[in-house]
Amino acid sequence: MKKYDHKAIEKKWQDFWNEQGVYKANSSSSLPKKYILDMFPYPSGAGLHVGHPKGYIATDILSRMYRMQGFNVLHPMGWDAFGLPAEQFAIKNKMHPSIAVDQNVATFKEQLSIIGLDYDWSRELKTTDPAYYKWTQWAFLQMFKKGLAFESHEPINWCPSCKTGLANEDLEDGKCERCGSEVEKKPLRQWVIRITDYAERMLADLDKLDKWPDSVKMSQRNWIGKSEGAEITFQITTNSLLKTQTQAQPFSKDHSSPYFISVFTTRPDTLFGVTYVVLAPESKLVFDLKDSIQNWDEVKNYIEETKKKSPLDRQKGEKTGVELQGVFAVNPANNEEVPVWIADYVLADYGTGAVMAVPAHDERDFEFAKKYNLEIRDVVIPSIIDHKNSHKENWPVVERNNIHAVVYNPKNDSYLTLAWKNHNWKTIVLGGIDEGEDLIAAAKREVLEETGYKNIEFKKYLGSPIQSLYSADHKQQNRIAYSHGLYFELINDEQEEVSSSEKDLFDIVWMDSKQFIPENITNVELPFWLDRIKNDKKPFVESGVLIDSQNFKGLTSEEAKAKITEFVGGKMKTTYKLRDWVFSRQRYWGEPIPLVHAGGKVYSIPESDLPLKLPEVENYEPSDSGESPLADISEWVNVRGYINSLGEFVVAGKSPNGEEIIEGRRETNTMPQWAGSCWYYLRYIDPNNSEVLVDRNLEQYWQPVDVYVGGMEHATRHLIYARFWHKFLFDIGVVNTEEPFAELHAPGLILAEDGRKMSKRWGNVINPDDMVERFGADAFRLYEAFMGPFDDAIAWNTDGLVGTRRFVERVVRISENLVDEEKEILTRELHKLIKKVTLDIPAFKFNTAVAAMMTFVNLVEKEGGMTEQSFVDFVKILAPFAPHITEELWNDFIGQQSSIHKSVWPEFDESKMTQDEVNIAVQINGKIKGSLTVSFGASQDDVWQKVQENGSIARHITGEPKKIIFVPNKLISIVL
RNA sequence: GCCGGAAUGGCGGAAUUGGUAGACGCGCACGACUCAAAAUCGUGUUCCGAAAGGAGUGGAGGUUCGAUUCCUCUUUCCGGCACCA
Repeated sequence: MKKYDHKAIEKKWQDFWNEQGVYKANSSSSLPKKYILDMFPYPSGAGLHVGHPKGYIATDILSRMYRMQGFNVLHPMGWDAFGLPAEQFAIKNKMHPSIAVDQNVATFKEQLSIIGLDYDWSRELKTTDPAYYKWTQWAFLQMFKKGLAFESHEPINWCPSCKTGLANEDLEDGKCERCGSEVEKKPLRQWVIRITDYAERMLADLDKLDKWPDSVKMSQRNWIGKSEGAEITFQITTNSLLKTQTQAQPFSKDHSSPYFISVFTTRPDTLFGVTYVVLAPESKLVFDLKDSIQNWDEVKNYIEETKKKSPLDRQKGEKTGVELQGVFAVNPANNEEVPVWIADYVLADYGTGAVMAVPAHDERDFEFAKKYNLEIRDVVIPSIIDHKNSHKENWPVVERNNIHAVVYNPKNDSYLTLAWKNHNWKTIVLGGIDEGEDLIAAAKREVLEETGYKNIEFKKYLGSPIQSLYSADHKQQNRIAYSHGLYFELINDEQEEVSSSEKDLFDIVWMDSKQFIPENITNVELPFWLDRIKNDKKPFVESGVLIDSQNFKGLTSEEAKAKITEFVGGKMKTTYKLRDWVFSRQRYWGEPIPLVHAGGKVYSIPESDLPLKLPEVENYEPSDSGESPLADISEWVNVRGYINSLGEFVVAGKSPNGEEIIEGRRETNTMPQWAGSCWYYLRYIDPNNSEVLVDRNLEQYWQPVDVYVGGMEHATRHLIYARFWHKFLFDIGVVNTEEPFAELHAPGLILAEDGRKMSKRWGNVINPDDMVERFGADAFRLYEAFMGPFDDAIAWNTDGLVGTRRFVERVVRISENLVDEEKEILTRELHKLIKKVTLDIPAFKFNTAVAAMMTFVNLVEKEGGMTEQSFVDFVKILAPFAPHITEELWNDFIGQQSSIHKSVWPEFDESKMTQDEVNIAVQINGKIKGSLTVSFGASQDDVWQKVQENGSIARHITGEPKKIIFVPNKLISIVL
């Protein structure tokens, strides 16, 4: 090869690959398959920046290696082209969105092709193609028929700028993810998919996805947000004593009046600590109770104010609320009447839209109770097992009520402790409570009896008691103690004589405050006392044991949950944060929803009428009315037809069997952008099938996707929707698999050279075309693979491309200086290299694979060149990374006729990796003092002999070794 | 606040059953080539020190003959979720 002219080489081979169809997947092959998939892009007008190809290059490398290893590889690409940006682009440039999409697709495709990616373009698809969205509509109809898609009028998130409703998943910090406007809640007729029916399966099946990153699985778990608890009903009493039944439901759901409140709680064990009940301000129950609410004006006012706030405002700032005066809820556990409030911290659309408030054991209730001076009642206390003095078998269990007196001497900053003589104990003053004695009296008495101090001043109670389980060795008892902490300060040193029996037991020690820490004190309660001396009361939100809960006293939280729920006639219930999928958008550029409204009912259109094509319109502008632009096209919207025997609305002028011809109106909402991407990976398998969504046998062969690569930003949305859609298709027998994507990788972001995100706004965007132009596609690809770990965010550095460009040139230089015989070390290193590259690629460790190849090339130059035979193997393993230059070397220089990318991947031979001599480290007292070259597999004695013979190392050895640690072929460590 | 992840030279990073920290690349310095520059090639490059030697993987402890790797505590940064009862 004369000169490395990357432009000529790249164009030549890209054309060759296209003509030869090198990358076409075979639909009828008996070979094992690999399905390698990129998340298909949204072809925006801006084109690609250098961050985008990172994932594409990774799948390209992977699929090229698998192809050479003899797999039938499917590596397709397509376009996710419905959605707002294309529509906005079209509005701005006064062109049809489909034309804008085609232009952008052409740009993207050109950008991808110059990088030399190995897509099978014969399977290219586009979500906006009617032949494609026919099947998106088809799947929706199946959901509709199964009752999974339903019409709703609930208020939803509405973006006033994009003028469309949004799903929960489309929000970012309560704002529209696309334009950043604050969303409003707006009641709107819409289509919703009952995705929550699949919540449990989507959650459970995450456990099977062992090749997904934990972070993505975590996000999904978080998003699904399963919580198990109980639904408990509180009867309402009012001053008019009207008592009947209903449930507090999210406000727009109809229910007949009066009057119960049903709450959802994960902590039924705290039921005895309920001091008030809170309804969401939207609760319809409030209006039902209007006549009983004495401060109705105030309440109504609050509800109005809340409505005006954006969802984001409601989250920010202090909690607010209003009491419904004259209305009470009856705690079913103890029949106590507690006040009822409405407050904006209670969400209408989660659980039952009402909560029982237990301020002692819930942060939010606590904050609210503090603000409005509501009662805080402790019913769960910490329970500690003293592991150093744990319960002994067969000893009797004795329950005790104790006081713990923490006595502080402010004069010398110390605490009063007892050092026990016959036990290894250091304790604070503690003891029992006598009949009729209050806690302070008991504590003062114990301090006096045990230490003689007469003048101590009570400062404060240290909160609720603490349960501890320990063994009292001196009494041979297992104790369950309830200890009440009290805090005192010493007024003066005046002391009484302590009785001799007490004196024999312990010494009195004033312990410096720095020493007064849990490690030095036997009482396991001490961390709590110290915390409560210093800090204000906080809610105890963990599990513990129950107090002040009638018969349930002493049970653990876990035991009490089911028992209390049962006792009050509640039922255990599971709730999810995941909401049903708001599936309609009030915009033009989306898949039409293939339904017809007629006579107050909704009908599917026949499947044979699919695709229902998007009509041409004059104006794509959205309206404020919550109607899509489609509503204005009366010739499309208004239809006449009849209901066939399947209950479908057939658009027709006459009916075949005398069915009545009726007027209908098409659904004018369109589907969200996410619809088309829910199943595109199935269509690549069988892209031109007009009979079914995907041929079942082909699906069986190709599914699941073996490796799926795409951005973390889709961790919850796309990957939730697609998993749901796939499971639905499984349920109706379209696919054989329950999960679509076996392995998932998310490329780390490539930041701009200034460390910020690449953005037009910052003017720091780097274009891949320029890089390919300057350095060549191969150097560009190598750099993206080499720059760092695949998942990490890394700043771009154009200078770095110089390194990979030099590397490619060195490879060319080596090809010009092949030798007849190479040094043994090169053969050995080549086999190690083949092994490393073969293992690194599927592990997505492209950076270390490239580094190893660079190291090898350095070595070849140093060792005077390699043989043609070795060079061929080297070029093959480089081929997935640098497909153009390797093809050139393979064909022009080596003289092959076919593509290197169809050649056979080299095998590595372990037996060729063995070496005669190894370098082993010598440590003396744990410090490296030098290294020795010894024969491979040398024994400890041999090595020790050599160490002693080596002057510069031996001089560190003074005296006889106590111990020698020997790791064969690695190191010898001498301990003196 | 909760849940994840990370922290190593001037920079990106490498190092897995705990065994010679800094591979590879960038940058930098010096040298070769050149009238000169660029490009290219070669040599060197963790820090302190002339050297011997010593220190060193965010910080503090611990386990070990030996710790970037394991344990405890802690700081900072990034990501996700966030009034979800």
